[in-house]
Amino acid sequence: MSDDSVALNKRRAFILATIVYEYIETAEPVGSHTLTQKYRLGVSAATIRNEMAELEAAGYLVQPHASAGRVPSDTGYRTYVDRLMEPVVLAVEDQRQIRNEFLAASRELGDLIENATKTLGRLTSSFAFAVTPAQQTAMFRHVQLIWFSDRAGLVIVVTALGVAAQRNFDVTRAVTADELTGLSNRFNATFGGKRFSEIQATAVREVVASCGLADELAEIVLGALAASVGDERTVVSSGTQHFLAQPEFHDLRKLRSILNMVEEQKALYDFVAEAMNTAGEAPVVKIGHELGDGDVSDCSVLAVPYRTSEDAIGMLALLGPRRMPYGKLLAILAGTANSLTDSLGQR
Amino acid sequence: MSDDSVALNKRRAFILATIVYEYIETAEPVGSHTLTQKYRLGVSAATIRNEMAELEAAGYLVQPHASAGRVPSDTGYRTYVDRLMEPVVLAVEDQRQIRNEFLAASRELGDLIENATKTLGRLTSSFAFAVTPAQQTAMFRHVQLIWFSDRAGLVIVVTALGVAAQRNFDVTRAVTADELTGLSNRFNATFGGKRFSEIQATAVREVVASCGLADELAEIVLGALAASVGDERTVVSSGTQHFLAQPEFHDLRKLRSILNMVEEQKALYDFVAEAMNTAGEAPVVKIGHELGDGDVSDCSVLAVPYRTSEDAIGMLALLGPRRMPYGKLLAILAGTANSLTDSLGQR
DNA sequence: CTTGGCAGTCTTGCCACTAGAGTGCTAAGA
DNA sequence: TCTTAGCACTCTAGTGGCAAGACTGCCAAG
Repeated sequence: MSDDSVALNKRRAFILATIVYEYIETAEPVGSHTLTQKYRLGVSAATIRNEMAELEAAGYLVQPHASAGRVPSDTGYRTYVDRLMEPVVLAVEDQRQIRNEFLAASRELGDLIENATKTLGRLTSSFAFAVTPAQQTAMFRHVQLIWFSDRAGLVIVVTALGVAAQRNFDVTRAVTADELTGLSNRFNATFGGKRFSEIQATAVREVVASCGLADELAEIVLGALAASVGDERTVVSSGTQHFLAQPEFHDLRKLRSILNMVEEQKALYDFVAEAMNTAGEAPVVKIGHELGDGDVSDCSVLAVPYRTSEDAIGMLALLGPRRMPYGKLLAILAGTANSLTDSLGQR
Repeated sequence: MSDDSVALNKRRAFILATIVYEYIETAEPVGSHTLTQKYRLGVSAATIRNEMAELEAAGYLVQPHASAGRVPSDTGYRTYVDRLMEPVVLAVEDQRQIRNEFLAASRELGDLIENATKTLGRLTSSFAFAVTPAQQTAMFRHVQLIWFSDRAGLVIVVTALGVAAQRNFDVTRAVTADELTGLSNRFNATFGGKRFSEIQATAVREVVASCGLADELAEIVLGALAASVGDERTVVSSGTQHFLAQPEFHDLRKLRSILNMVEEQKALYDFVAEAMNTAGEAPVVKIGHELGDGDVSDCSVLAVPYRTSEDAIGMLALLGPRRMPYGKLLAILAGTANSLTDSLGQR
């Protein structure tokens, strides 16, 4: 760590990159001998050994046990991703294939996101997930109170993204269908096109009062509005079975812990939450312990943002073993997110 | 199979039941010796051996290999479930615990079903899933056309179960917000409270025409109505990680095939689809090869129907290893489905 | 019909052993 | 000063043999 930039001279960097590359391919610790055999390094195995010892001392590599080859550490992967890896450019053919996946699909937000997640999982043979965009920045479009009976109904709040909230309600004072329709129309005339943040609770109560209706209806509508802007992001995921193909998850205890995390969804959301708020267009890469301690530290997460036509931001992401083909996956991920953004923009 | 009822005399039935019971508990093939030691059978191990040989010949038991104990066959489990097992009655305490799970929850259909599935998964330590009720039998409640721009909008169809369909639309002839609102009101006045089957396409077109609007709007509404009654059942599931705890799924190939099936959802739906249509209140039990060939034949499915306030039927189900505690799981499953039906009725 | 005894079979765990992969160190050469 | 060949050493993974244990099936006696 001390003389970092000095320690990582050109040759060491190349050796490190080759080790990471080879380990990603084979999942086996990489030894000096195999390295000289499979790659043109121009030096002997003994030299590689010396360099490997240096790289290990500097924290880029670790040795699972004394007579084994080397494996990249978190730092090793991080250096590889940030500085050594050459970016993969998606072939035109692959690009087109991704776009085709979006053609036949429905135009609904939820369907598009689910479709993107499935496509991504399939193309990468990895576990893929998406965090849906928050409604916060969206424009209020429409509220509709629907009459079911004298004392019960349904309230729906719509944003440009679609139905943002629906909830059944009861009232203590009887209402008619016409009263609810009238109230809905008044709301929409008053608040249509405003941002949620611009809708005052007092204004909502006034509208209800001016229609001669009980205040409880105002509370119902306010509740539904609050639910719409509430952080109602959901997580969509696909491809759990891909974990099983990875040797690092053949340990059942680990696998269980990962599956549990995936099912809870909260952890997945947390991985990308920070990135979503500070997000530029840059992909997010979290490697090993950067995700937390415990069994997740064998994993990495790649994530890129996508945008709706109203600039609401969601994240499309991959979760896999730390030993993942970062370049290729980042390319496919970015390609899919672009196509998703395009599809969402065209709606 | 020939002298079935003769072959399964009282003692043999008891021995079979005990073997099934013991195997469900231990997951180890049951031998004559362990059987006499752990249970009061009143006869010696040698006698048990003779009876076991008969039971195997009659197809109730199988032997994994020559020097191993016996394991129940599909027929063995089937006989156990249908004729030998004593039904488990849920303790009042457990009943109350299940009910409590539903108290704090939201009253929305989707939330209730998801909550029931999670609760069921947790209580049984098994994989649980639910098939949502179809809208077909539901009453049409409301249709709303929402104006986004001159040429674009959103149409929403509502049934008593909530929002049944929403889709964005474009129109070639410009419309105003008022026109869409007016049309919505006309639709609701005309069709409100009818069943979907009673709504004629020609009537929809007439309403649109009588408002002086383009026929394309009629097609849009008809499309949304069709989507609402379409067999839009979905499958909600919970507890994938419980598979990993079962020794029968420690084989990764098998596990993968099961996880894959679970993610596809279609297979889960198929397991209970038939039962859903012919359904009485009776629980459905499918054992091993009754589910199909391949890796599912190591599994069993338990399913019971639940009902909404409008008598739409969904299924609540468990999928686990064939070696599952049928009595206990059936009791918890039935209890949860009852609570779910109650909660849905009270909405 | 039941039962104890016995021979036979198959699995499982253990141990020792070997082959192989890989390392670090040293000393010689460039 | 850097590189390299050689060597001794370490650790793992795989193999074969062996003994223990768990069952069964069969037989003959009760």
